[in-house]
Amino acid sequence: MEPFPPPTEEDEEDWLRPQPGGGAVPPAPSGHSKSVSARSTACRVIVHVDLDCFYAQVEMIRNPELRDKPLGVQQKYIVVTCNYEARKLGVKKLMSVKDAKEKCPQLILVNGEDLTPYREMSYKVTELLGEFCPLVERLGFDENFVDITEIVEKRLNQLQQSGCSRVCVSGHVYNHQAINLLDTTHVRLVIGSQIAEEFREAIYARLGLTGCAGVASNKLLSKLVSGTFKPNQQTVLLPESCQDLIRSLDHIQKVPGIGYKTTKRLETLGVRNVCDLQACPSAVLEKELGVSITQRIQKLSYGEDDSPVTPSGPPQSFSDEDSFKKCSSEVEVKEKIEELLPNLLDRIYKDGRQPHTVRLTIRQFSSTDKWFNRESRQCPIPPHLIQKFGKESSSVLSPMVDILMKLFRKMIDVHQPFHLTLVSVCFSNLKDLPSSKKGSIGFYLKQEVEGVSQGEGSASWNQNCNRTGT
DNA sequence: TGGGGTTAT
DNA sequence: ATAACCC
Repeated sequence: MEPFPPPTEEDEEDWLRPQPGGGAVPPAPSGHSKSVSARSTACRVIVHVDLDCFYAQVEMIRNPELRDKPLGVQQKYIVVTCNYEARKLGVKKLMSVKDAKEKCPQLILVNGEDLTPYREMSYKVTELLGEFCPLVERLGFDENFVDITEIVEKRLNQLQQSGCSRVCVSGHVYNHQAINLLDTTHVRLVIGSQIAEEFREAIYARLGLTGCAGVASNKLLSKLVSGTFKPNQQTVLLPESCQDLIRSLDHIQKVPGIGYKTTKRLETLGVRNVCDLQACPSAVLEKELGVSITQRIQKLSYGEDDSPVTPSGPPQSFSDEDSFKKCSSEVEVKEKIEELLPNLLDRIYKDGRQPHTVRLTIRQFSSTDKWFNRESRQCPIPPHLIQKFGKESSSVLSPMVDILMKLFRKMIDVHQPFHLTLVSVCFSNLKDLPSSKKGSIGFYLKQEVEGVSQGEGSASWNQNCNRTGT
């Protein structure tokens, strides 16, 4: 057996050969980080990391006694998620508490309406991934995409230089497809699987969380493949199995990016599964959905997705909401707002940025179509109030309640009867503190440590700059 | 169904 | 401001 693959037509497949110049270890090529763009055939390598039943895991860490018992996390009368002990006994995500208790009388429930512990742990995961690589995009609290193309290229170069001809896959290969080490795309994805394993090991070692990972050449496929082996496992997709994966989806709504509304409209056209969507003439789709959506979803139906992994950075908004059976007077609304605000103001204070917009959202009762009748009103926050966000005062509280009540009266005629089932407050349009007067002493200390190259708060959000304990 | 988030129009 | 999408 030859130690190195034979030459082939494509020079991309020469990667395993020793570099000209023999066994001496050459210095890293000066442009090594640019080698990706230099090679047109190099594929992106994307990892999708998906934590197992995230809220339940966080609760089990908070209270280890729950570890080996069936556990559900409850919000209002819904079990929003549960651990695998509970799943074995028939409990499903988003099951009503009533059904869950019927299925599983021993089920232990913890209230998960306050998302603070989950949010905190969620950002720890994103920050941990950010230590490996700057391109980390959050999706909800429990999923992250990481574009590891550059890391893969570096390791590929290292392998070339060491003359190593073998790489081993970590975890599953979708469809049990055979790996061809002469195919540089295969090799890149295999290296990606090793990095994904390192991600999961780090998340477990440092945070005690388990999860799945999917490795593929784009976000869509990495997400689809990450769910193929389910708790605490990982899977890599090789390009030849792409069609099998995407066609294994029985309904188009399983395609991320095709949601409820689009699915309904596609059903109108008789398009029910991925194959239908692939086969449907573009002109037919365009008439129903427009050209933009058509082009995007038809590419998705082939497993194509060129959307970049966009670093999420710090949150774009902070919101807090509460749902309830009934709220029908102005004073009740005010009470709800006063309940929501302190928590929100505290989160904003800890973030350190100042919001410039505030929004009030309500949901009015309606027996049919229970959850899409939300309305909102937003307005700029008056400059004198914005200033006060920088300091720890609660002097913002009552003026802010007044603003929110004005927004409320823009939506609801308080002289007519009304029936709300949800109130939500959202602060957005967050801006960094003006550089002229960045108050706290902690800020200056951190500035010195971070040096000059960080800019202001955009790249340094994950490096310790939250003012939790000043 | 909850209690969050994002981007596009 | 809403509508769509994601979890």
